[in-house]
Amino acid sequence: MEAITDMMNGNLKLSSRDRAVLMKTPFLTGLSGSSLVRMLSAMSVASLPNRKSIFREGDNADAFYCVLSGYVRLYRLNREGREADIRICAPGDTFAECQLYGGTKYRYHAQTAEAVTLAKFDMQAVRDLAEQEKDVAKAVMMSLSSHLQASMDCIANDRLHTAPQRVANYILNRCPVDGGPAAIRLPFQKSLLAGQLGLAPEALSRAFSTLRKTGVTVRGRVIQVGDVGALREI
Amino acid sequence: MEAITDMMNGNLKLSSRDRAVLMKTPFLTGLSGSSLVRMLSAMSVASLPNRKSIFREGDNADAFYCVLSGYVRLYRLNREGREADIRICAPGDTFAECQLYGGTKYRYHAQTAEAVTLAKFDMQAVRDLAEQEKDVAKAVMMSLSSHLQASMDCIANDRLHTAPQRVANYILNRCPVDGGPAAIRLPFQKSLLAGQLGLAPEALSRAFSTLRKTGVTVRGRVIQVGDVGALREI
DNA sequence: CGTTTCGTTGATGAGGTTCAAGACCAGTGG
DNA sequence: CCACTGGTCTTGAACCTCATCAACGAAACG
Repeated sequence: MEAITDMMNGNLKLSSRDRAVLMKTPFLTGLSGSSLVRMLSAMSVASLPNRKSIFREGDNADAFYCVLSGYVRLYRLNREGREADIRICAPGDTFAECQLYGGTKYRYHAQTAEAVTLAKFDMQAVRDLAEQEKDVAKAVMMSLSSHLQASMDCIANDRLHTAPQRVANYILNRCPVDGGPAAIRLPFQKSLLAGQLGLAPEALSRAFSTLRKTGVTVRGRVIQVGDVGALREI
Repeated sequence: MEAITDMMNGNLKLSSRDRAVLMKTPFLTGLSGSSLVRMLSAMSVASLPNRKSIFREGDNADAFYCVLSGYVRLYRLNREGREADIRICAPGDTFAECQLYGGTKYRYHAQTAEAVTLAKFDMQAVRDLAEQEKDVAKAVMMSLSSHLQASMDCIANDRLHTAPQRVANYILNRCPVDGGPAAIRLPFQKSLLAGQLGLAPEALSRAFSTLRKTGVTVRGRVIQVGDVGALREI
């Protein structure tokens, strides 16, 4: 434990906030001390400004990442250059770890959607580590499982629900679960939320205004819900 | 090796065709002899008729499956009962293995889309095995990785491409890669393909007729492509 | 050979995208 | 204190794609 905090204070120069996020990652909780140390020594930390590319589709996949602060967009382009978001990664999220056992090239672009700090893990080092340490392999499996389930949710959501329904789902997923009134604050720009839900920004805006008659009011990033139960009926 | 074939001929009563498929599964290739034996002993084989439910959303996830012959649909329902396919599983595909480390309940329905034979793996047994045997853990990671990548492809595909483009993609993905003429045979009904691509059957039909002017002709399950290169320009 | 399922085609409408214009807001500098 | 600016968000209008419904033709199947 001494070694771990030394490491993080020393060559990795983590802020205490970033360190807390890092240790709460599903990826690192549940690791034994020795695995954790080896994991951290395969890691480096970087800070990036907004709108900065992290990697591009087709690049050699030699690292995967964990978001410590800010948000990251994973997306792909079509021939005409239109982009579609595949996933929005929040603090604590890991991305591109599917490349550990899934091919040598990234299959999509990754770009910061805010000022971001990232933990970068050397792919080959973690691959080796996962072969040796069962708890690392387990962490990988848990991460992959949850991402796979989230992706399947996303496919079903896209195919089953209209824009207002997707927005309602999003709100309900981060609301206290009871039936009364509630309020949440968006953690990022609406245009980013639109992308996450597979919508154009205009469509998100219209979805919000459709939800007004269900008791949803939006001002800036604050969303107020009159009755969570009513929203669930959408 | 003796033990393995004995096992498969004996209590598992596998046809030689099914056995070949089973052994070529990404899930089982690469396993050591002892892991393979233990894996097979956590497995049973079942045959099901068309349109039969394998499990339902919300059921206790106590097994995952490998398709040996036929096709399986994974789908989810919305409130009004409309169904959306999440994945179509072909012979050799594994499904629901994301439940090994991803929650105790199935998150979607699984149903046969033809007469099907399945290998059924006891979830807890494989979970235990994955904790002990590195090659099993690796097989799980590889399977999860490839499914995650396929799911992300699907999301991007849905969000970026129109119906004719999705169909063109589908055709190109199972065509010889050069530029000349080619022909493929659909392995299943068109309505199933429509679901896989996130389309209504009518939309698939119209997409095919749109592609006629690009040199694609469809008769029954046979699709002929005049020029693969031209199709790639869609 | 009838019955049933599957696939195609047409007509219509809902839901989203796109483009263009304007509202709002915070920050900047006169 | 106000005008200007750049970015974000909203609103309107036109268009497009696809789902839906209904009808029909074509296979598949007993």
